[in-house]
Amino acid sequence: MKHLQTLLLIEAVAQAGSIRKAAEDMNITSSALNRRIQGFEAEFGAPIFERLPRGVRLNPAGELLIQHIRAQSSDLERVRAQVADLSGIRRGRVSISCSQAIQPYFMPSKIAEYRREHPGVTFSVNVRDRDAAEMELRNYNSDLALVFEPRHLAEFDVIMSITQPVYAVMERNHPLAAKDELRLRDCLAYPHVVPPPAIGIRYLLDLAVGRMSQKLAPTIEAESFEFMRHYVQNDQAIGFQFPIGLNIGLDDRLAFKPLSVRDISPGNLSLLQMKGRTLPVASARFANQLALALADL
Amino acid sequence: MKHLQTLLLIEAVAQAGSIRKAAEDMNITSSALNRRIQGFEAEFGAPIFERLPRGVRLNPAGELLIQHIRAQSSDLERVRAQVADLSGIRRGRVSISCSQAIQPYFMPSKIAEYRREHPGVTFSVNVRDRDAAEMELRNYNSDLALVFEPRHLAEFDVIMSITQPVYAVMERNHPLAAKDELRLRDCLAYPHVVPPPAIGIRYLLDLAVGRMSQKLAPTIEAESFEFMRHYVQNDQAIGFQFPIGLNIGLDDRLAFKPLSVRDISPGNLSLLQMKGRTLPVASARFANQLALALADL
DNA sequence: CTTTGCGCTTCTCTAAATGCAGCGCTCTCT
DNA sequence: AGAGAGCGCTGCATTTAGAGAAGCGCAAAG
Repeated sequence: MKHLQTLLLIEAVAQAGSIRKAAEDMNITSSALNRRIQGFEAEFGAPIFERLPRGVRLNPAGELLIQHIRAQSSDLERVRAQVADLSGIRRGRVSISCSQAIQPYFMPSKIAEYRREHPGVTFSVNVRDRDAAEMELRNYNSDLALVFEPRHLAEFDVIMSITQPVYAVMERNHPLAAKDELRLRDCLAYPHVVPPPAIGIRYLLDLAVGRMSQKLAPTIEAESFEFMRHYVQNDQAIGFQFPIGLNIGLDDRLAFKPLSVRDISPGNLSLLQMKGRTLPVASARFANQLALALADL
Repeated sequence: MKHLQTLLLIEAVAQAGSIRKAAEDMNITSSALNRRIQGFEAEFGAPIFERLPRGVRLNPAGELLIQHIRAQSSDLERVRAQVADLSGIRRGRVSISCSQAIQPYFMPSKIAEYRREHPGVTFSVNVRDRDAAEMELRNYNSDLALVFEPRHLAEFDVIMSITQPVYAVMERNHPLAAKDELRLRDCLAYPHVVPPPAIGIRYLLDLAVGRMSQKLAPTIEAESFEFMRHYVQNDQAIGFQFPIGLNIGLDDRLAFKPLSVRDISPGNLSLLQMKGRTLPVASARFANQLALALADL
């Protein structure tokens, strides 16, 4: 869109950290870009970049402005989607960031279900830890985020929120697999595989272990739940996961047992959007469907 | 702001109902304006105006767009105010629509109080009935609305809400002035002055009278509460007003007596803003102060 | 049946934005 | 210490996007 051109250039400069680099990215000369920025700052009434010897950086005013720019261009997208919607075409793109646990079973089935009704809608799914997911919302890179244990709830609107207990994952004939409910200390007696600290489930584990005035001594710290699933089949090890990330009852090689909520508090799974933002139709509808599905869990 | 030029022109056309008129308003030629609109429609991907023989009118897509334009330019204003704010200057303009009852005593004192701390902030106060006030919010013409009996609460964020009983207003030695609390039917036995149906207090009166399966037979229907105050001194007539619009205890010629809540439900006074909107700093602070003041009533 | 007011088009021109080359500066690396 | 690289910024020639003037066709109003 032509009228956003200058704003997009500003964003590109903020991104690139230098006018010349951004100019190259946007296929114009640095002098033209430079003067557009100066012109904008003049009519805006305040500089928005700090000039550094090696380039430029947004100053606080610029930070405020860039936020406006992102909100604004994403809102224009929303309007266009809505216009397309009222001319009968159901299309659009839903972008969502989610925790790793959501990815293998839950999200694919929900997306498939949605696309059965709205085949024109495309999706962009990113797996992010809770901090990164929130950053995506803030940047308007994602419309939605479905994450465990979000941090800065005040900055976002919570569309839906449920809790899920932590499950232990182990080989089917592991000694602990006989019990219905496990104690955390029993699990920790075996080698255990935990995700890095940025992940929600690790946060809960650290909290719980802290309360027991023990320390977590992870045999293996691994990002990938897929890795964990396979590893526990070898070493009599214990892994941890939320039930939404498990195909309970469908895996004949692994056993999934809930941990006692006395030991470890259940994880809070929240569907978030940027505070006060009006989502594009497609995203809003998908959020709605997700909220219903979560309520049924 | 240059980059909004086209958008503002579109708004002007929507306003004027014709390209030529709008062109005159904006001091350009109609041909230039015409081409800008066509250019915009082309890159937007859909027409936004219906072409009529006597001019143009927004189509549904245009309605959506104009909403975006208003939100967008008011948000840019907010950013600029915030930038000014962080360079230490407290300035800005607070625009508020309010019911008539708010205007004589409450609003002036609250504005004076606010301006004692922030002398750089200016105000724009419009008296509007509840429908018109809501329209002002929707158009982003007002940041805030303080009205009795708002209608479409779902479209707005309610910052604060209180109730106030309806008072009868009469001459000091009116027969009814002796009682502490009045019944509605007693008041209606005298000539009465009521505002037109668009006003909140009239709405409550109509409701109450409807429940009594009587009909309102207003001696005088008058917009102005000022007129009402003076009229009741002549004709042994009864007027109606909320206490926030009365200088109770300071008027030696009039008596103010509450109506029984059994007869007429108290008025709901709500401080509203457009849903999901981030207000400029000055307006947000003033809203905060108003909310506190309302809580103390 | 003329008149009026409208959106839209064509042509010409001007003012604003662009590209090019180069300046002065700071930091880095030899 | 000196050369070089990378940066923001500026003067000047050039391009281009946008503005104005005039006029066409059309439909409702008088």
